[in-house]
Amino acid sequence: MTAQGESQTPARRVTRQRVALQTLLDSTVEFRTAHQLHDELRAGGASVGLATVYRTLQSMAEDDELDTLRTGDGEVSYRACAEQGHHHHLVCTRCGHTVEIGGSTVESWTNSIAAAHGFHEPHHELEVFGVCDNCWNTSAD
Amino acid sequence: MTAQGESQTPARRVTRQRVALQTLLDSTVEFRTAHQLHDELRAGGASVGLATVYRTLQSMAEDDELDTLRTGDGEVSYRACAEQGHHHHLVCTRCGHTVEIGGSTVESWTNSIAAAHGFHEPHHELEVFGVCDNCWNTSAD
DNA sequence: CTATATGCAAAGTATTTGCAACATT
DNA sequence: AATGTTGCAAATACTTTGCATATAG
Repeated sequence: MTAQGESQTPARRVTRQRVALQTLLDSTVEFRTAHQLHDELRAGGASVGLATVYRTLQSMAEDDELDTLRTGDGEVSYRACAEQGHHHHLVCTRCGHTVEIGGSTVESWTNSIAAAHGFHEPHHELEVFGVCDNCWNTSAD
Repeated sequence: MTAQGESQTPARRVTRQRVALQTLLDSTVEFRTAHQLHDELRAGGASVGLATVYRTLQSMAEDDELDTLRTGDGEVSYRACAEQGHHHHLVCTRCGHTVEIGGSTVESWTNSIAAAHGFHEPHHELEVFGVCDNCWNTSAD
């Protein structure tokens, strides 16, 4: 066996499309849907099949290499993880600008709420939305 | 003009299907997807078109007569509102049992976080998941 | 060479919409 | 009678899957 240690991942072939997607994600700050990423890849010349984009994003997300976020429309958005561990997002509903936030406040609050109701293994999903200052000034409400 | 006051709602006809749906919702404690409700209506003899179920649920939700919740699968679930105002849910991932929770803690926390980052008109989505005590005891992890 | 990855198109879900028939008001 | 409502089917939108082909290892 190779000197790889305990990684049991069967195989992870470094294909052109995987590299292209990884590179794109690394250079992207905001969340992007599979479709958006697919379009951007195409625009960048490195066309990748839509199905491949979906499959790759999924596997990356499973390996915690990506953050996922479900939009209000029910679409899933992905972004390269910038922060380790559990955290949430503050998303601008106009431009999509995102700030990662992580607060022990909510963590402990949800944990105690769950405990108070006899719930075990609590976890939660939280996203905060709003209009960032820039967009706010651009077009006053 | 009628003596209706300021309600600008054009008209809200009391149809058989609306009543059926309302009744079903009133007697349902947990969240249900449009499909589930549609099936239950059919099972109960009061068949209602799926499109109508969707349309009616949507309008009820818009009028804050229903709570909505997006499942991990991207499906939308509805439930008759038991509590007024903004609140969240504690959902059992095994049986679906739900507890409504409302915490000023999170509200103020998200508001200050948003403000700290220059975000305006903040709002948020939060759901807490876990295994309720009953399910927990039924099949120890 | 062999197993995994890709691409395309077809299949699946969940939800919306067009439109003629219909029922509440 | 007039307008909101319903049902059905077709249309959308997002995502998944089957399968033959290409390719990393």
